Amino acid sequence: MAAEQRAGAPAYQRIAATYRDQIRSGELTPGDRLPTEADIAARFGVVRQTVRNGLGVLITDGLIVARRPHGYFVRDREHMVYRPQQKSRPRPATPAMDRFSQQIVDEGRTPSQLIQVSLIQAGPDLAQRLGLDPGDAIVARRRVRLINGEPTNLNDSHFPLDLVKDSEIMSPAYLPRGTDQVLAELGHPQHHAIDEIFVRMPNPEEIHRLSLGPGTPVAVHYDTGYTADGRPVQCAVNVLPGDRHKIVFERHWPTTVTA
Amino acid sequence: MAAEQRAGAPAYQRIAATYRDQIRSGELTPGDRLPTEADIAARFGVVRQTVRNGLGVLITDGLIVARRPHGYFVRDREHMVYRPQQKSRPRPATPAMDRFSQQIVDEGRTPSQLIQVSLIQAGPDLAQRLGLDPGDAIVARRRVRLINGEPTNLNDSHFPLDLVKDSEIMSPAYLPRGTDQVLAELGHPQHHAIDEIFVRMPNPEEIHRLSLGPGTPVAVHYDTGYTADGRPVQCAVNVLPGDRHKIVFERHWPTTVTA
DNA sequence: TGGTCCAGATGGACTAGACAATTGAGACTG
DNA sequence: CAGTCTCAATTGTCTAGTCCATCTGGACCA
Repeated sequence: MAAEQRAGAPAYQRIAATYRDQIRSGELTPGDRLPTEADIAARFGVVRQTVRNGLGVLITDGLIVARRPHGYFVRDREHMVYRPQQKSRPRPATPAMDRFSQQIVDEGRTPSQLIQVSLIQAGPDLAQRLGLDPGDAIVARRRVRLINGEPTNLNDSHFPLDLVKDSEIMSPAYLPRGTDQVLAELGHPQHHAIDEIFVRMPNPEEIHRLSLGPGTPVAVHYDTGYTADGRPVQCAVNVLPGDRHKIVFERHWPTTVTA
Repeated sequence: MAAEQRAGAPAYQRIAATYRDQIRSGELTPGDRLPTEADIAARFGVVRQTVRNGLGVLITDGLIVARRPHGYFVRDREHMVYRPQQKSRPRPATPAMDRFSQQIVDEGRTPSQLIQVSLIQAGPDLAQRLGLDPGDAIVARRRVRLINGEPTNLNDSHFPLDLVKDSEIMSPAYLPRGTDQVLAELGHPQHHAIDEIFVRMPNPEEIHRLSLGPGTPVAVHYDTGYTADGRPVQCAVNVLPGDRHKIVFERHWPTTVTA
């Protein structure tokens, strides 16, 4: 790992490799502080700017964070489990909370959310998934979900306007039984869904809404729900910061595989 | 988007915001060239280094690439579809290719792969998933899959040594019927699997094996297969560059959701 | 014609140094 | 004792400039 970096590699890459190795070997563990820029500069015989370039690599790789004026620290990461499959499980008779909230409480943490409902024009991505034309009016129900007060993921649900007009989906209140259920009550029960997951760096809006630091990629999960006759009735866009989630699902073999 | 950046933001952020907006608005499209560093420096009244900081943001965000000595170019991205679910579908009677290869050919492209089999000691992540102790010997069957000669994803399958010793899994040859099938023939048919997907920045080894550029996050898909009695028999680690894949699966509601 | 070589354009790495911004800890004050 | 102020340490931003690495295209030559 460090070997390929040693020879004629630029100084900033050698610096990055040095501390990357220390982190991966466990010599530096999450929460540990790295030497100051000045110390590293002296140790490698370079100027501060070169050190900053090297540490910048580790920052964009998500391995460390800079906390002015305290120094650089090895980043910690704990993954909360995200289960796209469980969305479709029927819940107990009197659900007081949606699936997400229930899971958080089970883990002994405090969930909350900020909801904002607005009427927007569909962009190309949503229009295509909802079977509309770009520019058509849709209802966006945007949520930031927080755990212990910290933003954890985004869940923006989108509905064709004519399906949910004047329904409680358009109120920015928490719907304990979930929008799937409300949609079913409105006569649009969902029958199947297509999940698409993209991996990319977040855009500035996502960075802002989720308070993301540099070096944090996101998984973007498009969950498009269809009625039995194949009509799309909702498209949820979930944005999951990579440092806070792992996505889990299970598969069962349809028939026994025999030789 | 640009608004919040304008006022007192640092120059390098204003530069980044300027070209980010041009890309998102379609004013600059994939393949287009940005002005040279010197041009941008003159336009914003800053020195070249400040321009480099600004463009560096866009590079780590995966929006542009630098091609010396040609300039900066807006990055292109096309996603190939990755379907973790289809792995479990039984294939036609005489499969000449595995699922991955079949899909590529269907799309009119040329698949190939580099296979390397080795005996390694399980790290903590694999040991836990395979129900072994860290350091236990396992067989690693590492593949780099290429499309039209370009590395596209990594598929490293791992097996407990005692299960596959002396079997054809240990030969670094292409197994058209897939390792699942071979494992079944060895008396270990898989019954279900757990999929875990992590999102993070790649490490140097992954960057090297996949020829990744900066600003490309990866999805890491752990696919752990179990026999009917719940014993793990294989753990595959798939590394998918975010700029080349989208992950797709479908869900069906178990029962009709009624109000 | 066809190959070789070289100059110029452009990004990559680095030095040297200045000043600003942030924030915890410790000193101070009422 | 509780609140407030100040300061030092540290990272953040930017300037000004040097030299290097890489590739294209045109000039030149066999």
